[in-house]
Amino acid sequence: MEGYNHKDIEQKWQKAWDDAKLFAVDTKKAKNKEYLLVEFPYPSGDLHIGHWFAFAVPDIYARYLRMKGKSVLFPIGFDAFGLPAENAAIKHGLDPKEWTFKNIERMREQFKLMGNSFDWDKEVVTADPEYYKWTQWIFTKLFEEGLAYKKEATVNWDPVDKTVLANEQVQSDGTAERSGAVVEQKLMNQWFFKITKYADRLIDDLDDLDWPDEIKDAQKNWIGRSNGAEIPFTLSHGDKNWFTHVFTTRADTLMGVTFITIAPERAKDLINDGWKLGDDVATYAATAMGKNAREREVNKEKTGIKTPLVAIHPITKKELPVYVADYVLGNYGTGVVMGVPAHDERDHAFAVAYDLEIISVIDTKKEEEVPYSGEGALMNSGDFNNETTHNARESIAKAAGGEMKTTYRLRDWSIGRQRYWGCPIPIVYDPEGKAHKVPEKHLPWILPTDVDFTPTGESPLARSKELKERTEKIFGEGWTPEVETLDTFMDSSWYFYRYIDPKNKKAFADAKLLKKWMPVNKYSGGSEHTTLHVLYSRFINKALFDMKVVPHEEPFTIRTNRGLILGPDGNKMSKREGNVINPDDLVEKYGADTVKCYLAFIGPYNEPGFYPWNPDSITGIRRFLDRIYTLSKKIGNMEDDEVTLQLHKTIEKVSRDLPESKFHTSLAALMSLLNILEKKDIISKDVYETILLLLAPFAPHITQELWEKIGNTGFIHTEAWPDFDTKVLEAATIMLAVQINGKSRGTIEVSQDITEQEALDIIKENERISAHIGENKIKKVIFVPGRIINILTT
RNA sequence: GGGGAUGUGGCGGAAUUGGUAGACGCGCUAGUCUUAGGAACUAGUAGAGUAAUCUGUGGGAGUUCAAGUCUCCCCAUCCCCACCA
Repeated sequence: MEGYNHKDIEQKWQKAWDDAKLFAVDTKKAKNKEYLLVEFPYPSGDLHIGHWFAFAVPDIYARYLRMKGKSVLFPIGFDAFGLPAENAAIKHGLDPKEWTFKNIERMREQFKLMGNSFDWDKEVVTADPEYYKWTQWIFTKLFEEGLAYKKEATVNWDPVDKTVLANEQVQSDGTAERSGAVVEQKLMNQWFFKITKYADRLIDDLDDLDWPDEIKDAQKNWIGRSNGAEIPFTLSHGDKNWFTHVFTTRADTLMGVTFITIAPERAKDLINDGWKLGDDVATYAATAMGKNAREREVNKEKTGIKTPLVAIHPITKKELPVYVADYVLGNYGTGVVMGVPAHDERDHAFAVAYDLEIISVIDTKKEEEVPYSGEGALMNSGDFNNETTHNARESIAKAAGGEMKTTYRLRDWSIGRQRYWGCPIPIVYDPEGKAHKVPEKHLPWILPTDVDFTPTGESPLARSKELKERTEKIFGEGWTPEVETLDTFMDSSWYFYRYIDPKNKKAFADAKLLKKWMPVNKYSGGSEHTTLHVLYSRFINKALFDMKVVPHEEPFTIRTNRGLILGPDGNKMSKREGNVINPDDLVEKYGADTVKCYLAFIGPYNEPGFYPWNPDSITGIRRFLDRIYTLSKKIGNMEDDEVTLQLHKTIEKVSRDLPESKFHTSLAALMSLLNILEKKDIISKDVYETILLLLAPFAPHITQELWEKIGNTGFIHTEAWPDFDTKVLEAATIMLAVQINGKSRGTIEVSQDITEQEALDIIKENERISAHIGENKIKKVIFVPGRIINILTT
């Protein structure tokens, strides 16, 4: 069979669509809005197959919605600040700006070869001063609200990239998500966003969102809400007393407390306050605090050291020993933990290691393994004996003078970075060192260029003479600029607003347009951003909502995570492994339509999964498009009831599956239809046009070409999506499945409204099926109209 | 340890949501055409059996006229979190 020349066709129509501005949407006038969003790419250099999977496949839905009469905003932009640019610049002696914008230029060209229906007029680039002006503006709003603040804190330090990282950017093995370096802990004065203030709403508002449960659960677990009690304990040494609390979810086991452990950070605080805890304790605390996550691995033997402190039990008033131990975290709860070795695994391990008393306070009625952390009736608990653990939780906490309290795993978002290629934090310090925002009229607060950005651990902006002079000139002598840049996740946590109104000079987006276009209808992205970008965006959105800057409380109506394309060997694609599939080669060989359809055909798009690249399968898709092309030769005058029925079934199927992102079954339905049409000698032009319309979102170039070839003018992509005729579908006969005693014994072709008796009569006539009934009597018949008839015999 | 998901032919995956399991594509087998084909087309393709038929959705129970789908218990794989008190 002859194929078609994809190169000529694709070039021709990409230009024609571009010239006609076919996909530009007038956000002000548009009605029937639909906002489709895909996480914008980092301008790393070349488009890879993952970009194709991310952008080419959702384009199917965008084109479909347009044919359904929607005004579709389907934008593209670049998340252009960040370390790769800076590192590449250092390596090659370039300017990160140059490197970045050259890459953007290259990726734009490659995106155009994709033939996507992007509205390029809406493009945003986060490194553009016209964009980051508003990143800074949003920062100042949060600063005014007290949601951006600076504090001395232990932070994650990446010794390779020489910068601070957010908790979300550190992996569970203690290495940095980006550089792979083992992250260190460092005490620094740092900027934070108070995302913890929104912890409850970030969890509770998930209930109203139509998101996949696995995404909601991941966010809930990340925030990690935990209900418990804070119970007062007094820790004393000599004439000094420290009135503190422990956080526990099991206040009911309070009478089983035999020791107290405090975090190394708390020990250090006490020493700093002049407590004499001894050199051993000081040394232990200092060592423990320098350890990173990998060194403090789970299930390792518990370590700690006894302090001269004494704690007083709030109920029994008994004296308890106090230990410093690195299994107690300084930044969760109060950093002080009550040790209940009989009913907590960690406390038990610690008690065994240091030979501490173990008192059981839950009567489990049978020999249970110690420690027992389940529920039961209390014992050895004085007045509370025989109460259930569950009921006693609050009463014991109250009796001890404590109160119920909720804590979270989520920490405030550390946002300062000691690197160059980022959005400058728009803060200046007066001569007393007090922070002030840079007023709006001085925004954008431009990133200086007179900077040597070789990382030293000190922010490169500190070396900018221009920034220093600019600050003094505007604010006065003795004023100094903030020299850190913002985490790039801040740049990307609001870009979806800017797409709506990217050229607005007066606001980050016009309020009316925000009201009209937000929230995003469908947001597709990678699962790695569930607890990063998506969570941050929800936080920023809620903060702005509270300030009445944005009109909706949630930014994304639907969020889906897509899968990942792996190399042919089943491993993640990487240059090092040599298993990278280059989309340019595929487009050259098979054409953009084929690559797009193949990626759509690979599996359900709205579910995350792993797809090893199969180099053979793509030929099946190319064959399919070639066959569609060849089919045009069969156009003639022909009425065919079978074809009409199959056509309407296909319209119905594709119209149902496509909006659910089931692109693979939509294509399968079109292939089935083609299989039927190919068996015919002649097919009508109507039928052929309809199949082109149905295929247009999937294979935009070839359908457009064929649309013209068979005598139509204009763009197929502005035609209306075909409707199916329910009358045709209802009039069709069906194959009714027949079961005898629950076993399938064949089918009978009948009309859809057949009655049970009519069906039985036909079955009696059918020797092959009725043979299974034989001489037996019919005891019962289950008849499900249109589906099945099941005959039960004696 | 906690949370989430997944398990269907040689492979990617379908299954009207409880109603003929394996649609569609790849691969494979045979054939046609061809000097040749790793091109194209035709037919076949879950397993066993010449066949009627039987067996089959990770394993085991259960509910039901009917279970890939619902319930319970296991097993395996993957992802996220993890000394969070």
